[in-house]
Amino acid sequence: MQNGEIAAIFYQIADLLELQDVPFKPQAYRKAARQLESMSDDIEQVAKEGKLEEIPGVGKALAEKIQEYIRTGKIKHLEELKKKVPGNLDELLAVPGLGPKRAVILYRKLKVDSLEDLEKAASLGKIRNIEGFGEKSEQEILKGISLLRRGQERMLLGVALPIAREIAKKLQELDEVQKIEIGGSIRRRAETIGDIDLLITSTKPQKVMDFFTSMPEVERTLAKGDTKSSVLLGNGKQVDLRIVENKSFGAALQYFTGNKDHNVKLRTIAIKKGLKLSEYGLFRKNKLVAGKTEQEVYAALGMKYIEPEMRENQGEIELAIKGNLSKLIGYGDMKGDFQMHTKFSDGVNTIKEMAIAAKQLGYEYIAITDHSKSERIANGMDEKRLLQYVQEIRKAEKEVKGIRIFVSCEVSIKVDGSLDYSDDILKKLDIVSVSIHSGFKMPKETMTQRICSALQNKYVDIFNHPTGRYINLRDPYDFDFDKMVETSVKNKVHLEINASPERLDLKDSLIRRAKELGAKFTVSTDAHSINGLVAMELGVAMARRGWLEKKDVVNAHGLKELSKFFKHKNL
DNA sequence: GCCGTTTTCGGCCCGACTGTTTTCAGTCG
Repeated sequence: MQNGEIAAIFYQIADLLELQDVPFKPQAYRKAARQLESMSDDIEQVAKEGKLEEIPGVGKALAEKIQEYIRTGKIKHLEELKKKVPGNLDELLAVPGLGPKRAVILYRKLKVDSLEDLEKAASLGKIRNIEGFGEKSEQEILKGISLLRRGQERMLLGVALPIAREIAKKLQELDEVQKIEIGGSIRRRAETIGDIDLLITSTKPQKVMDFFTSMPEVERTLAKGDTKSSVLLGNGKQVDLRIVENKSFGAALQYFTGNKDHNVKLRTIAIKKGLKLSEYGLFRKNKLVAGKTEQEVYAALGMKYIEPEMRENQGEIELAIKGNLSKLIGYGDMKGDFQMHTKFSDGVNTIKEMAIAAKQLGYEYIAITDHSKSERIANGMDEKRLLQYVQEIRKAEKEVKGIRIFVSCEVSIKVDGSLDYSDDILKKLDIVSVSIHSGFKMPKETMTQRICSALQNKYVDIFNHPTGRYINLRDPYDFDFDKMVETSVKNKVHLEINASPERLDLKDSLIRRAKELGAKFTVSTDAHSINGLVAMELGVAMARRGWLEKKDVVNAHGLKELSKFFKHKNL
């Protein structure tokens, strides 16, 4: 998929245009870029079908540029813009607090055209004397640069969510705080999080702000007002706190949940109805029409309530207006977990310990999936140990009682597409799941064949972490996604949504794509200890972001219904 | 550069905070 590459170019074009003070075009480029990043279709495919201009935010000019990139691998317009803008001036826009206007002033006055130059100029005290700047802005620029270098990467959802909950809990304990909600991309359960947004109602905002800005984990206060404050934590991450009145809480929560494009569209719809939507409510003239709850706001705009995980302007608003939104799978719907490891390979707990922990979570069943023999580094099991493992699981099931424990295995797909165990071994397992663990850098064709040939083995039930990516660390291996999904549908192989925080694989857009192609899914934690089992929440979040319903997810079904999802099996 | 059941031209979401200012522009979300 070239979606991301083209989006990156559009973002850069937007920056370069902004530096030249071109109005409106930057927003247009950015809107298109965001759309490309989050859409589920392969841009090359969309282009082939001649449907580029159907993408919201893409018109004639951008469609041509996308075509140009697919054809030539570059966009001439970008090269031309680069010639007009000196050096790496666009780097400067990444410095918090420094925008296009002042970046250009710095270039004109000091010939600063890179991050390095900027840092030098600021530390030599050259910036404070320029009109429009002062000593304070010079310091802000220096801090901004070091911040940029330190914490540029977005946090994993699995990291941000507990931090946000911890801070929210502290604030909740204050007498002055009435309602509190976590907003922003965390509430939408995006896979990575830029900063943490909190929303509060309070009668004494100043006291709350005082507490907030002086919490021990706060390293620096960026802004402090009656309704809005921002702080930086020791890990370099920003937390924004907003305080509103009770009558505006729903409108504010809606607003601060986003995403941006979803909100812009809602506001446009409001305007067409003669209304005005802001974080303070939905207004007709100056009269508040709705605002206390989100439900009220969506209803007043003439649509069904939209779950936060869907708010990405990917067609959900249109569906909500027609009343055709699907009912998303719920966080409490999971009845079991199909992937976890024990001491038999690279896990830290025993089979029994995992089973007891899973039972406490209310599950009806789990599958133990220790590694197959080629995973030597993960203590993969040879055939002899595998037999011992089977017995051990059967024994644990009798001892723990009240939870079904399936004998399964995470079987590696070898480089030639064959599996790590023979069919004679595979047929002894209750459930067979397969994974790519090596040979990631194959050409697309070969990798596609390798995967598809494994999925055609008649004993295979689940394809684990199908793209192999690690968020921020490792890109997916290159393969034909649609072909893989088609093969898995044909062979009744389910696609795993791996819930471990650093994987979240499949990701949201691919889940949607796979669902369109008829796939069924499992959501599993890949836990390597009893603590890892709680990651299920993140997997369900991804399923919801992929618009899945309960019926799409195999392990949202009880033990009794399970057999119908598996081929030739009586579970 | 995009978009349209008020428009194919003339709009483009709305508001808070900060620093450098004597009333506001720039930046951010």
